[in-house]
Amino acid sequence: MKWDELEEEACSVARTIGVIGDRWTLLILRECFLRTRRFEGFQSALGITRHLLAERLKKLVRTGILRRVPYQESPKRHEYILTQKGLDLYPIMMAIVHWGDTHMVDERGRPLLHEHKKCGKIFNPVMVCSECGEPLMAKEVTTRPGPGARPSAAKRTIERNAKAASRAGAA
Amino acid sequence: MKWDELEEEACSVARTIGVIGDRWTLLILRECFLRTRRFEGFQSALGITRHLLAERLKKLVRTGILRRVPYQESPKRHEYILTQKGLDLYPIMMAIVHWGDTHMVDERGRPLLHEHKKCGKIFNPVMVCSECGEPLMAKEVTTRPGPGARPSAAKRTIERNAKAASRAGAA
DNA sequence: TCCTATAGTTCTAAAATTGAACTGTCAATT
DNA sequence: AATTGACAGTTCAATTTTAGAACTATAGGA
Repeated sequence: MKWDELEEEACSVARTIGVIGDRWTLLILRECFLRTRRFEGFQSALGITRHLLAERLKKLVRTGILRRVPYQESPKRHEYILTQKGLDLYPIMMAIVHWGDTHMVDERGRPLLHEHKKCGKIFNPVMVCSECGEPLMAKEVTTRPGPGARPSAAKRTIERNAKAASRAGAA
Repeated sequence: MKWDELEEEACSVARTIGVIGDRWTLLILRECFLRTRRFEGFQSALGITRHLLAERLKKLVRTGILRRVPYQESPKRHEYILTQKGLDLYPIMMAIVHWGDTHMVDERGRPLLHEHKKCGKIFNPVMVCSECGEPLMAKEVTTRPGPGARPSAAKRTIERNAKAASRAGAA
């Protein structure tokens, strides 16, 4: 599988990773959620090379995650703003933050706290089932092919593992 | 910022990305959640080079996300199983899947559906506030330094942006 | 004895990333 | 009028990573 093919895979993980699945892109997006909007801002916050930053920003604009908005004429300058599609990445960011808070903190504790304006409290993000509201656990979820399923890496995987399981069960 | 430094940043996003933030690692983890456990399974499902696969699996074991468990003697063979730390990545995976389902599907629809065993329904994952249970939106959250805060990329970012905002407000 | 399955390791070529310097526009300063 | 500084990039050589393919090793079975 090559990287250009990723976005065509019949797998939402693969497609998403094709767009945001590299380290600099994720860090750039972190900065976006921390309200950074300008080239120099990203560059100095991250220490990313200008070359790569320019490239990544272009890709994020091309994929509709950021919008390039002029903020002054002469010289023309632009800011990079999250679109709705970009804002929708928030749960991914928060899930990443929360895992880091849980498993990667040192003795000093978590570096950043999050306050929910609505309820005024410091919170953790919790992922729940849209239907019953219960917190989701990997073991309580099964997958099945959806309408867009077709022989893909993911589907082949499921079939192979099902087969292996039934062999193991029969033996 | 170099990659080895990422895990020392005072930012849970950076630390997490230091461990799981590359494309192959994320795809390997997808496979783990689809019940793949063996070297050949990962390799044939992903088309990753054996070289890189070996390296990534080693890193995932080293960071405590996978456990290398023997499943037969002579020749000694091992399976790679998610630890609890690894299972805790589930919300990240589901958030990624859900974003892909929302923004990257083609006309065929989503490739994979998820059923919650507890309630028996096909669901979407929703990220909510641990305190009030309301769905989280980026605009309804503010950040503040936690006990582990120190001058880091993320903190510098917040300060710089706050300053920029107050300048803009004053002008 | 040869073939297959499994889990890697080794090697070279190709691609991506780094680091540093350079370009261009305009405003403000000297 | 020339110089400096801020901003947003672009260019290029050197280094690092990744891809692709072949090779190693152990053991069971034909």
